[in-house]
Amino acid sequence: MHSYTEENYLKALFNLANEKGEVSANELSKRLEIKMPTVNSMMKKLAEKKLVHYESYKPLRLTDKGKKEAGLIIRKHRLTEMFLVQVMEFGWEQVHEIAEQMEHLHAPDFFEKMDAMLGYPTIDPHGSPIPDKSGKISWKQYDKLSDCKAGDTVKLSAVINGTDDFFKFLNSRGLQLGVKIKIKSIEVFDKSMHVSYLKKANETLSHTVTERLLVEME
Amino acid sequence: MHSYTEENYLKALFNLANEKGEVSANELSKRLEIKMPTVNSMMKKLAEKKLVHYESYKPLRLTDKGKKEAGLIIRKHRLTEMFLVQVMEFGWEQVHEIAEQMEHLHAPDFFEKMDAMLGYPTIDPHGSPIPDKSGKISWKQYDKLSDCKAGDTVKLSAVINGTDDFFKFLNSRGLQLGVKIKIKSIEVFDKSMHVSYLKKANETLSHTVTERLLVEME
DNA sequence: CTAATAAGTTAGAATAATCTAACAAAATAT
DNA sequence: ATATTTTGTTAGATTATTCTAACTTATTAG
Repeated sequence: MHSYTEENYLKALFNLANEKGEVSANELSKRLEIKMPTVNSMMKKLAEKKLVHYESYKPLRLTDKGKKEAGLIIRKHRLTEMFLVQVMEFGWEQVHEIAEQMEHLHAPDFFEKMDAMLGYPTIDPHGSPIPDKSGKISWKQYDKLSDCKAGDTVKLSAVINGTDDFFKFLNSRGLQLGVKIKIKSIEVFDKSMHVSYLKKANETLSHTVTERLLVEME
Repeated sequence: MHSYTEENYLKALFNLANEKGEVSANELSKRLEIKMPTVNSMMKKLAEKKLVHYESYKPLRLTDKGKKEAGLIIRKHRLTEMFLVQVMEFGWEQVHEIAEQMEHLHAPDFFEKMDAMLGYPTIDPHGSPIPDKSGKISWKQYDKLSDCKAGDTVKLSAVINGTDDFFKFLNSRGLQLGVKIKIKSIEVFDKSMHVSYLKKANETLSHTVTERLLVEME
């Protein structure tokens, strides 16, 4: 297995690559707050382990193996955050620090149990995807419906915090994945939305609902 | 703060001291599966930090500071075990490995939340006391079930000598912490007990079992 | 297109935690 | 009470992760 330290390099590489495409040693150094020569030698070490493609003076890239390992760490991080918020009732602002440590636990049963307790979520409440058990991630860009504006037409693509009650509510309104929703207007005082979809010309969705619906812009 | 490694030495010292009084470097070395010279230099280091009293060729002793630090680590370990069993529904035999890692997390809020969710327990699923927030242990006095008499109603509070097999046995009989047990009668010749608990009206527990179950009188 | 700046590399040292080999002290066994 | 065994210590090496200083390559700004 990989050390705590190596795991942090992998995760940082993965995140930087998703934020900006190519990753330079300098960016990685700044992100980790570790000096360049240290980063440099760690890159050579990770290249030995076939986790990183390393060539002098070229940008850094994770190998497929490296991406998988990083994905699995991020999976543990995001499952932990979900668990802390939904099961232990922490606030979202409190969970990052704890997850930052728990992502390094080697405890498959523990994370599987979390996953089950959470109903096998695929995105976290910020809309970030949770990598699957093979470390793969779907990097679709979702917006919360609540962040859209009047006039937008969007496709319902995912649901945050899918409790049974919430799914029953969605079913009763005919809101299924893939439904096209047109935003007619938004109330200022409570942010509720007047929308149309399918054969319904004018339905009202509260902010509580719209911020749990993830959509893709048309 | 202390390193993961230092914490493991403190914990081992604490546990050995509670098992056998004085602790020799040799015992510590065997317990941790770390060679003597390594243990020796770590003891000097911990002595520098005022966590251990170290004198050449004398037994090892934790300082009060060392006892407190060790107690807090063990607190985290036992709260974690409790949480895994009661909230996440793990079996008693599954939780040690996970707790072994989680005891090193630096996350006060996390453990306080656990503590609250568990109702501030003072004893863990293996029957060991949970140190309080200052690292101190209160040695509450439990009775062995085998020392109770017919007619008593008691609450199962802890388990002595909890091997995997024993936990499996208890699980299979539905004997979990907190269960109320009524003693219907006791066989004279082999001291086995006829008891009722939950929906079971007449179960028989051998003396081998009853002397490992710690209970509180109602 | 050079000169200056930024980024990347190499070399060498420091710290933490581990080891083996060799030696010293304490405990034990005859 | 002395020889043997066990336990404890010292010395020196090894690996992982980090650093600073010095040097090289690449990029950018006149």
